[in-house]
Amino acid sequence: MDYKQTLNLPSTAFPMKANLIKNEPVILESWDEMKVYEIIRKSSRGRPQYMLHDGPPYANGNIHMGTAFNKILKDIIVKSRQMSGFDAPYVPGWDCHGLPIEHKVDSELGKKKSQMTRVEIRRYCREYAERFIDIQRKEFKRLGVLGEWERPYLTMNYHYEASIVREFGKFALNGGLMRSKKPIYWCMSCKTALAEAEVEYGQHTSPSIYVKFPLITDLGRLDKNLEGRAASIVIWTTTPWTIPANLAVALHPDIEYVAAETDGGEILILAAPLLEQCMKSFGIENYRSLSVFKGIALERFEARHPLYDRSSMVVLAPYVALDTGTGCVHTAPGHGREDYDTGLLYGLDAYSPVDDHGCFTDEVEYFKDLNVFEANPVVNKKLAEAGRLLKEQAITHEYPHCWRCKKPVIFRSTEQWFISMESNDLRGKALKAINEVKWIPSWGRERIYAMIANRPDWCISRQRAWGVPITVFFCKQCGKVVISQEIIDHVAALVEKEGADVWFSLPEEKLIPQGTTCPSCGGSSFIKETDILDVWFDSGVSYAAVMERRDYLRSPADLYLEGSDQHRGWFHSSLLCSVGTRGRAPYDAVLTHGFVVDGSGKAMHKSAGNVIAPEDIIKKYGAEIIRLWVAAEDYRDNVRLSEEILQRLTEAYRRIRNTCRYLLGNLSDFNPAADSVPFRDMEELDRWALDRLARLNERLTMAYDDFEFHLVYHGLHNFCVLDLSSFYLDIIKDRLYTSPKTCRERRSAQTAMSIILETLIRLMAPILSFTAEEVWGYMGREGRPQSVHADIFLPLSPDYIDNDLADRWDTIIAVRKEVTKALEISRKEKVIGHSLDAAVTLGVPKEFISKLARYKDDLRFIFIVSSVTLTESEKMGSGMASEAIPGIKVLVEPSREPKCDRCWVRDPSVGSDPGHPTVCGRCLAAMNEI
RNA sequence: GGGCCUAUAGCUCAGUUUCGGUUAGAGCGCACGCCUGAUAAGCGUGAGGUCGUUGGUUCAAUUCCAACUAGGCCCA
Repeated sequence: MDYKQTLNLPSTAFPMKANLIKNEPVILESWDEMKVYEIIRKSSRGRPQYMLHDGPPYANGNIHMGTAFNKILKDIIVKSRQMSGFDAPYVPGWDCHGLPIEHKVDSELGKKKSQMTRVEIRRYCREYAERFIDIQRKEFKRLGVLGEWERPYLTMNYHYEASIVREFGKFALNGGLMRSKKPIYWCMSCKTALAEAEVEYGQHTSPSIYVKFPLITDLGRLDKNLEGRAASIVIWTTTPWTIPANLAVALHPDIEYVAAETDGGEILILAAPLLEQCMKSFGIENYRSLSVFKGIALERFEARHPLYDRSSMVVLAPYVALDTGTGCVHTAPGHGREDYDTGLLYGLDAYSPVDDHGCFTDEVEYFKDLNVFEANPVVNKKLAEAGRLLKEQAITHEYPHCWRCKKPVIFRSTEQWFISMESNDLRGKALKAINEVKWIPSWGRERIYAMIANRPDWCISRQRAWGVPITVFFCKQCGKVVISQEIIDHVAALVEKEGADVWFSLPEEKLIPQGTTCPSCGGSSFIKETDILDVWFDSGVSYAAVMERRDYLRSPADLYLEGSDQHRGWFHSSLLCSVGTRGRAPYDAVLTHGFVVDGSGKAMHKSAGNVIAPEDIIKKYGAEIIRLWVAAEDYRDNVRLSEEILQRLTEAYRRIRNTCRYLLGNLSDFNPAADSVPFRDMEELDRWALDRLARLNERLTMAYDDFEFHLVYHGLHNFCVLDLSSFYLDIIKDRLYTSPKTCRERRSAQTAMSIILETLIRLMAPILSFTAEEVWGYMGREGRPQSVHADIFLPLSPDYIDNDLADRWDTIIAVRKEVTKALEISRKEKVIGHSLDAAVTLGVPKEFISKLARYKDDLRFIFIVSSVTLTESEKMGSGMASEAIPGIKVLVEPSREPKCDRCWVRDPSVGSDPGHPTVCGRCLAAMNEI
């Protein structure tokens, strides 16, 4: 007889092979059909809210592993908070304005752009952004991220743009807004400002010069011997045309400078380490070093401008280096980025007497109307005439060029709008606000704190087309800035209706409320500002445009979550916007994650050829594996990604999946409502399983609370492998398969398995969202929400946790480990094959016996052997002495009993019924009950 | 060059952080074996670590301190 037919073997249609690549789209479709996000919203209405505010990715290009990681991390948080009992809406967003898009559109339009109006260009940019929002939305949804995808927030939405205008208006009206000069890249051929990204570096030949700046301040202050002596600081520059704008000479505070006397009695000052090579290059053979001093000693000394009757201040700057020049750096704050920064520190003007065409303005003596590059030789000639030129030498070096016309560009200051860090004490308030925020990990605080503490005023002006205009007017008559609440309200209302394009399409008289007059001169015609806002301002006010404006959201948010680069980016701009207008941070907590790097910890770069695209992983492994990866990695550090890591994760995934499948298979004939065994009537081993489960549940929900998802992953995996597969499930197989279907012992195991599956599936849902949903579909419909994601983590009875029971089983498990070791030795010696071939004699110390005696009859099941004889180890002659537990001895012998054909246990009762000569007594009884 | 951070087995992570203290843990992978009633599954045993390097503090450091190296982000 084939007794296999009489067993209760697992049975389920749930496939062992996930086939994620095919199945995920099916599940995604079902989510779309059932409108799962809406179900979740409805199911949690009225619960306490949890607000994760999405930082908007830039609507450009396809998503990469970094964006995927970020979005999945957010999704895990939203889903787990949701399942922890919160109402956690998720509104994804996109950052739509800005240079990168305009840049791409520029390339696509080519020459056409120059004949197009700003409004036309903006229309192209908008279409471009829309295109990529659609692409990215599909990609994000494919990852299993649930959210309000049909109504995301876009920084180019009209009402969002209107919010930007209003928030900008707050700064304009509260005194936070300032106008001052700052150097920018300028292409005089295209007559346009260029962003850093639009500048290409290439070779360029410049007439470099060494120039003397006579000191006004007496050197006697440093060295008595030099009192009354005439001396000059020697500078070196590759841009002679910036000499007219010179306001300072920068020295390094720690470098040693030397005052050297030449035969002519002239004293030259330059960096000591460069003295010899410089003198040689000047053709000065005889010189004497008179005095040496650190740069810091000369701070704020006055020198005379080499051409004009004005002074040039000696300043200190950390970037002064000794690789070229003299160690004394010509500083024109209007014509260089570093010069400007240094100028700010010393209160120097960003003097830049050069017009849009790159020609000197009228105020520049000797050179007015000259183009700056043409002016170079003229300046040099003039310097020579003035006796200030030490040497001239053409050099070829890297120089910035315009990406469009390829001509060399210049640095030139123009009037820009700034948000002041000092007025209204924005800096101080922001620093205070930082301390009110929880930074995860905690070092995030140091990082942003230092940045805010040291940053200059925020330049919010961009000379660009694709963005939100700086909605300020100038009086045509007196040139003063005109701005008021009425004007802001008026413009914001227009933008709300027609988009920010109105600023560019409508003339001033339509943009400004009728009857507006200039408060200074009473004039009534105005000119609009044409600069647009830095895009960081756009996304920086998202708390106002989104969280405050949608009635189901609120600000401040509970959490902002982005990569660690956003300390300088979105965390930063959001903080300044919110503190400047609300007096507090827009978030209660900020979580940052590291960057995706390759298997060896190196950054992913196209040029390095180590980039892995989400799409490729989805095609090869499925999005679920990406999700598992996101959970498994500790995001506080960089997150590594490699084929090996994906392989490992796939193995782990299979293990978890198969455990679910096995549980499902063994529950096929189990109806929890009708068949469950009351907890107190359950087998002790089953209660042990629930004890382990309850501890796991507690640990993992806590890990979710603390955003420690890698602990969830490891916890789940270890539970499936160790507690379930290799121990609990292995042991209860016998009971499940051979007992009568409905007997208490079997139902007891099924009760435990049912609770385990219900718990596991919820615990895994935020991470393994597809698989949890798939299993969910196999678990009977009644009393369940349509989707696992609309459910909550299973609260388990506190009764499940039983410390005494856990202790007892710790002992059993330790002993079992020794028994399996002994079994393995016997297997190696070919004494046994299957463990059921074995008859085990277990020797334990006398005091141990009492601990195990109550399990005497269970041990053979626990060890999965045919028989166990418990005795005192002192009485045993042979057997393996345990190393781990002193006093334990295990003797493995082949069982001499016949093997039951049904349960495979070797037992003396086999053959007691002539009708079933190959079956044991236990199985006979079971079969009779069926 | 500056700021912040990271560095435990081939891979992913525990632990040591508020007491520094005997042979540093887990899973995966690998090797070998068992099973064939979870079967493109399951079980067992085993081999893998100078806890990045070098100094210092200490009776004692993977754990505290410093420097260095490698890597990351942000600045310059």
